[in-house]
Amino acid sequence: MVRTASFDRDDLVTRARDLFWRQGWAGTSLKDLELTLGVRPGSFYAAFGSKDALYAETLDIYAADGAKRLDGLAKENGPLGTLKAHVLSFAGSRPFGAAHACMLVKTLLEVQGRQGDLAKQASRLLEEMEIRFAALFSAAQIAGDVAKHHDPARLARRYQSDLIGLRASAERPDVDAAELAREIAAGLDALQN
Amino acid sequence: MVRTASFDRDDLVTRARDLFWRQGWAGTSLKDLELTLGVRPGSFYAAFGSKDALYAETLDIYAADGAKRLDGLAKENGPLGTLKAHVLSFAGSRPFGAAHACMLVKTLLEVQGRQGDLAKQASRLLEEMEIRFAALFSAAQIAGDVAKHHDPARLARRYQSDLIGLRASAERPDVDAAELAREIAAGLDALQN
DNA sequence: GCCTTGCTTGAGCGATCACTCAAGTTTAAA
DNA sequence: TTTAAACTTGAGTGATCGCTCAAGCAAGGC
Repeated sequence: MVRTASFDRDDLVTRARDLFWRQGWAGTSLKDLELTLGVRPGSFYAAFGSKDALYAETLDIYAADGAKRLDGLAKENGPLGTLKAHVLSFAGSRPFGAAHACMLVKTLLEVQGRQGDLAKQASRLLEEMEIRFAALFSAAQIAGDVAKHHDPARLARRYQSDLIGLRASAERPDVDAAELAREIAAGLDALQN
Repeated sequence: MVRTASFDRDDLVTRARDLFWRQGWAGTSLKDLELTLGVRPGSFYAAFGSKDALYAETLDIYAADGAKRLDGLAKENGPLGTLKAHVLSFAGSRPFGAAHACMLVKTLLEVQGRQGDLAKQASRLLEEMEIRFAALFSAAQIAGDVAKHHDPARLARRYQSDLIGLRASAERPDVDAAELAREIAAGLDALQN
């Protein structure tokens, strides 16, 4: 190799993720990406292949970051505490100017029926996240924080649905997301009986 | 007037709503609208002004239809029964090939920050729907189905959030929306104490 | 120094975007 | 039957879409 790329590819993917997250698939043009990433068309296509391919990559790192965040919380909390902390983490102000709503959900809702592959990918990643939630609920049962008669998979599905509702609601200017998050977290405590 | 339009304007707006609902704002081109509505560009702009203006109209009729549906349920049910029936109505198969997810939410998530006016309109319409929910919760308190210590506005906000989560989840191919809807409806019964 | 390799550049591709408007057609009143 | 008002038509506007590629340039090996 005689010449290396002048940019940090991972950094570019992260910046692209934030742009896609905020503006959506169709709402983000190549011009937007070129300006945000500081890259000319030729380099863009050499590095990422296509807009679709880059979007798919950003979905993957988005989901991986989410999983990492959950793992981080799990180190400082018990299983139910992790789930509660995760909900409450969506109560504050939004970081990086990124959107509150889940990027996977935004993707799913936007591209359903048009970009089938992206929709399937988003569904799959949501499913994977739900499996992590189910594992935490299962661990919470063993720890005695959740009554045995509950089905962890069902709890995880409901929890995921609650998160989706919370995070979408947080995009509304007149909704107190923190209050909503506290209510959902309080609901988790009620699973003990 | 010497010549009347050859189409039923209301019918066109309804068809446009279903198209926008499914494909979103950016995902629906004027070509799509022309094909679906059977109208040439000239007539389109004479009748609706612009793509934005038509979208705004479809949001309004979407919200009005939702309110009408709720009123219909209220004629056959008590206040809490209406809220339960409303949740459960999103459990079945989707009509007209329309999307399960709420069009107001899809709009809000898609156009946040780009089409400020449409986002504000969607927020406002969601707020109006929430006020109707709050009125039903308030009536349910008077009827004795909901304990007095609950705040109807908070219940309505949570209910709205649950609905958003349910309807977005229903877009996922691997989610049993009916089960989720029954759980949410069951949660409403728990408000008696 | 030169050569080779490979990233960067940016003009420009055809297609599509939302939209316009002059010309043609239809209708009801006169 | 004529006339004028209103609707329909569709070619065409400039802008932007995602994307390509030939030419230019930078950096190790020799």
